[in-house]
Amino acid sequence: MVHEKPPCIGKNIQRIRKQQQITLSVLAERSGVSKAMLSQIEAEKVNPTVATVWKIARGLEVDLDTLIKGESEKAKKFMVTRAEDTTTLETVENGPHIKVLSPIAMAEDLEIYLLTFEPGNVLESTAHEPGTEEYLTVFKGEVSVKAGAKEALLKEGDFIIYNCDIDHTISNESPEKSVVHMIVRFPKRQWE
Amino acid sequence: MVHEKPPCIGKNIQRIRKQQQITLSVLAERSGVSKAMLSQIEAEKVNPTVATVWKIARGLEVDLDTLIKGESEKAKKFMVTRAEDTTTLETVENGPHIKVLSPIAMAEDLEIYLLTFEPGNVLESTAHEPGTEEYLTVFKGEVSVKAGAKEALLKEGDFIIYNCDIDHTISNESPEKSVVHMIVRFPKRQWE
DNA sequence: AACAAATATACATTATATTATACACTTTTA
DNA sequence: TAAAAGTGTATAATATAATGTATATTTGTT
Repeated sequence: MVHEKPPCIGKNIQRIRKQQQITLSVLAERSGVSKAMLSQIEAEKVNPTVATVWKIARGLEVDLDTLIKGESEKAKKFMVTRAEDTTTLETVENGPHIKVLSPIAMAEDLEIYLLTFEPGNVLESTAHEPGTEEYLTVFKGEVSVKAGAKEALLKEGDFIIYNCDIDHTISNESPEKSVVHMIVRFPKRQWE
Repeated sequence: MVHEKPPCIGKNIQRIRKQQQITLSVLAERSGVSKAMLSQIEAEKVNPTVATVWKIARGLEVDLDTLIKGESEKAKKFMVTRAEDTTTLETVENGPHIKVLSPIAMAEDLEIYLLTFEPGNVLESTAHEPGTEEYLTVFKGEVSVKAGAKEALLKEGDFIIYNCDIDHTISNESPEKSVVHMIVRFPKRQWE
């Protein structure tokens, strides 16, 4: 998401520094950034370079994007999606029955599905963008999972994580129906 | 995670700009940062301020931390956790049977569980840190979910999202066993 | 209340980011 | 082939970041 305003780094730094109960002098020593500069930054009087902010993040022992992004005040969520309201995806012939559990607005980097494979059903997927992962839970039956050159047979209660930025396939080669919970985790959006 | 080196913003900017097939002049126009500056940044010859990088992120229509963090070269994951190897958590008396599906190393902000509630079982939780969310899929039976003042009865196939940085409870008030898939999503780690 | 210590901010100076312009190189057009 | 256009880089001038030091403010001690 492209923000309308530059990040309030100074405020974020000050909040975290106070939470950690350290002074400007201590942070200056830990970070290698002068006390005067830290004061100016916290007061939003200067626009620091990225390297300077990186040094401060190191001194505070937080990730750089923690300083860049502040706490966002969000309304508490409580959203139910009823079974009969979930979106069903039609896949190719001989594909599984797919229900989309996660609403679009849930999280931009997570999608959650419920897949029902009749015997012989196959779900073939091409490579997604680099860094994408899938997490599968087998609720019922068994499925075979292939990603790249690797393959595994999963039974009820098994769990798997794999990168799906390579071609990958899920199939039910057993004589019984199988039900799989699938989470697709994308890396943060990089460009349109 | 605290990095050992400052981020290679210039390289990230250049990669994304080339992926979008735009020139330095075009990016200069879109971002409000001079063409010469962009050239120096991409060549890692200068250390830009955060505001300048923010302008470039806007011009590229990407999130700021996309520029700050590059693509991480990771080995492809393919990790199976067998049903019999999943960790079982003992909860309080009359609590559900909890299996931890996600290995610790999976993702620092996601935990995945399989919960089995016998009739009458209750899982009470206190508030987690701000921004934490839970996503539940009811695989079998039905459960009642309460978060703060809100409550819902979920049946098989239903899905729910809620903030769990408030007290919340999941209970099986039906005469049948119920099975729930639960994902806990934490906000990014901010400090120790 | 007075003083000392700790902490934060102000300011002059130095270092470097940022821009406008010129130049170099590559690609396209006539 | 030569010229024009497009693209990226170099450079000097200007603006601002960053520091060392001094000063102001706040907190703690007597």
